[in-house]
Amino acid sequence: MAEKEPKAARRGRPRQAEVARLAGVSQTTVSLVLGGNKQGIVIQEATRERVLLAARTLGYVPDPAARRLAAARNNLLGVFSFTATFPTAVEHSYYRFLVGIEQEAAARGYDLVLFTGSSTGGAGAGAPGALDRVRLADGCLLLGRHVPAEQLRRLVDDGFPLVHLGRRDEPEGLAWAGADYAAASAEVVGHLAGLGHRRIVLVREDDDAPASSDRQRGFLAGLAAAGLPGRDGAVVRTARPAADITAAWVRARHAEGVTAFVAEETDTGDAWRALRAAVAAAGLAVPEAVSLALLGSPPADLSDQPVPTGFDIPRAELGAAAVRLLTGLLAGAEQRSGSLVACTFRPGTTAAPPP
Amino acid sequence: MAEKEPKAARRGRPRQAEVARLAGVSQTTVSLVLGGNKQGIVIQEATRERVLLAARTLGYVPDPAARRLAAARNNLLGVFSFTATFPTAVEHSYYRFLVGIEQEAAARGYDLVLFTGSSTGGAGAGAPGALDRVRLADGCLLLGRHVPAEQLRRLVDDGFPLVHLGRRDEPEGLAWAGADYAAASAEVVGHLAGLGHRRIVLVREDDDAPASSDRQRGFLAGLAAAGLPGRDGAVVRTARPAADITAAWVRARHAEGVTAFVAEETDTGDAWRALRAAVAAAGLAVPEAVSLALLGSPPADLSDQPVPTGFDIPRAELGAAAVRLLTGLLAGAEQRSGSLVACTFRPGTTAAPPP
DNA sequence: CTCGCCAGCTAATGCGCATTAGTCGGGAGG
DNA sequence: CCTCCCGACTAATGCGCATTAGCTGGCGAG
Repeated sequence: MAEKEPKAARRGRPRQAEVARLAGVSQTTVSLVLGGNKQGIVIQEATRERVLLAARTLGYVPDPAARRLAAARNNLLGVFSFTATFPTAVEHSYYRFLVGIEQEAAARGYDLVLFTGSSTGGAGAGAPGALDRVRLADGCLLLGRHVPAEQLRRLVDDGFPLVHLGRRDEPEGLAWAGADYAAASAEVVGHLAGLGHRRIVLVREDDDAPASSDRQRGFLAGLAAAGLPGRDGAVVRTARPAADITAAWVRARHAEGVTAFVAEETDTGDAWRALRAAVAAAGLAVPEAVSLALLGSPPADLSDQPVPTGFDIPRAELGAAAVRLLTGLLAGAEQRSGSLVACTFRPGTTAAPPP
Repeated sequence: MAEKEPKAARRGRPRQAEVARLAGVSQTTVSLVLGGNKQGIVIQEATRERVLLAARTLGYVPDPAARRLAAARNNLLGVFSFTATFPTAVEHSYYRFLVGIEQEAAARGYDLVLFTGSSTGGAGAGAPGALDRVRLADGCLLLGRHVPAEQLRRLVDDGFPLVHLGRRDEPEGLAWAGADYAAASAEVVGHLAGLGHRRIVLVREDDDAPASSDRQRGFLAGLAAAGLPGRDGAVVRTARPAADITAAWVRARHAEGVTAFVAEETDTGDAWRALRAAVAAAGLAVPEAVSLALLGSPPADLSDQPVPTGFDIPRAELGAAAVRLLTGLLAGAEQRSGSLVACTFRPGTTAAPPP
């Protein structure tokens, strides 16, 4: 029955011209009826109905590429990640983001394009020009840290609507939606201070991402707000937590009067891991002898352990916020640099009044 | 309204025409040099160099939309699910499918469009015509059971490339990739028989999906292969497992000589849940007194329980297989009705020789 | 010295759609 | 009765690129 067409993708796909023929009108009219018709051209109701019916009959759907080329909208939001969007590890954080992204996008009538495929021929997301594919969508969400800066700047300069998940300063003018780590960190410190802790130490990894420095800033602000001095050694920075955060180190700090330790959350969770291990090795009971807190969520493999005092990043909400920001940009809103979402305090069981 | 700036996205982006002018050649030549030039047209090396230089100088980047328009394909695979693609429950089975789908799609140079049910203006995936939106992609993967049959048939009839995840007979000509439940179920029965069980009962829910009947078919085939009679009552079908599968029922079966119970896996996992509860309430030890097996994976909330004997569905592999099938169709391959992926036997700890 | 041929290009066309200039028939105004 | 305008469309154009027909100039064969 069906002849073999050369272009498989086009086989049964109706165009506006076919809808037009069926409705007995011109292609222009079809475009006017089905597209926005922002020109305010008047079309008779009966004609309108005929076109609508014909479109429905044929199952017409606009071609996103043609639409974009003609400088219109697609109702398509891109999601570009610099690693696999669906990693094998189920608990990977991207998933939670996507939950929020999808919900918010759906609510606003957008579909999602996952730019995961290497249209560049299997070279992956890192390939030069890989980022340019997103131009097919109306705008794009960016996930992950290791963004090809050059390509990104180019998109930003061209005015392509882009929103990064996570605070990001680097390409000037890039919008972002991030979690308010500073406020959340300060709150955790405030909680510890409220319990009676006077000397608190933050262990952070050797990472200069905004996420890390925001936590440190919040930590120090929290100390100040509680009237505690931000003395030397209040922040410990290490590139190799496992090696540097030892039982001996913990004992020494404890002897100095430190009664609470705080770790930052990172991709690996190494700071928290090392801190827990060291305190345990030092024979100090948690939370009786010392209190611990984690500025973020514990790694998945530690989920069966006692719940750490700290805060949770509302990933889904963050994804939704990013979508709102992006759709705002699409609607022509002013380019606000970023938007912060509050984290929620998690009481946990690793903090108690000092002995 | 006042005139709007000529689309911000286009502002400074050079086109092939500009590269051509700078290089002193025609746009065609630029396309030939920068594009694939699959026509084998010969271009002098010097000209080539000039074009390349000019392109680099201007920072030329091809417009994906134009490229796709001209090529009449979008390099886009749709994923349509009849429920939210990202349910809040992390352990939802779709996620695993997506892992495989994404990987395979990426490897083949396709991006993914998630038809999350928007497009129709928030009406959701159930809205009439919602399915039509997938025509935007080159082809589409279908997830979930409750497919609007009418719309589906139309797409199939139009020759739109579609692959359903899970065996599916209904619209003739619809391709699918499914797990081989029959073989896996037979293998589980064989395992039980091998342990010495002579009377085995299958508890299934009241569902006429192929997934259910395949399991039953495999179960019966397994019995036959082991030389066991498929007597009456070997298969119990219930719409309300919690109410029908009681301790009394289990005791009665046990008294009749039944030493092994098998449950099918469903969305809710109710059959398995009821079976476990009933056996426990009957005071029968597992696997000492009776053996249990599950034709599939346990629900996520039971993941800390003893591992059920049964089989695992290779979801990621299934997703990948579906993508392979779909890309095959796009490449013009013959429409094979379906492809089966083998499940892997899971020994578990709920089956042992009968007392 | 033609003719044919081929290497090396270019002009023209079309993809599917949005948009911008019309076109056309018929009342209102003069 | 003729003009003008207006409502309701349609023809034509272009987006940026790929592709397909040319076109041209030189050179070996006849």
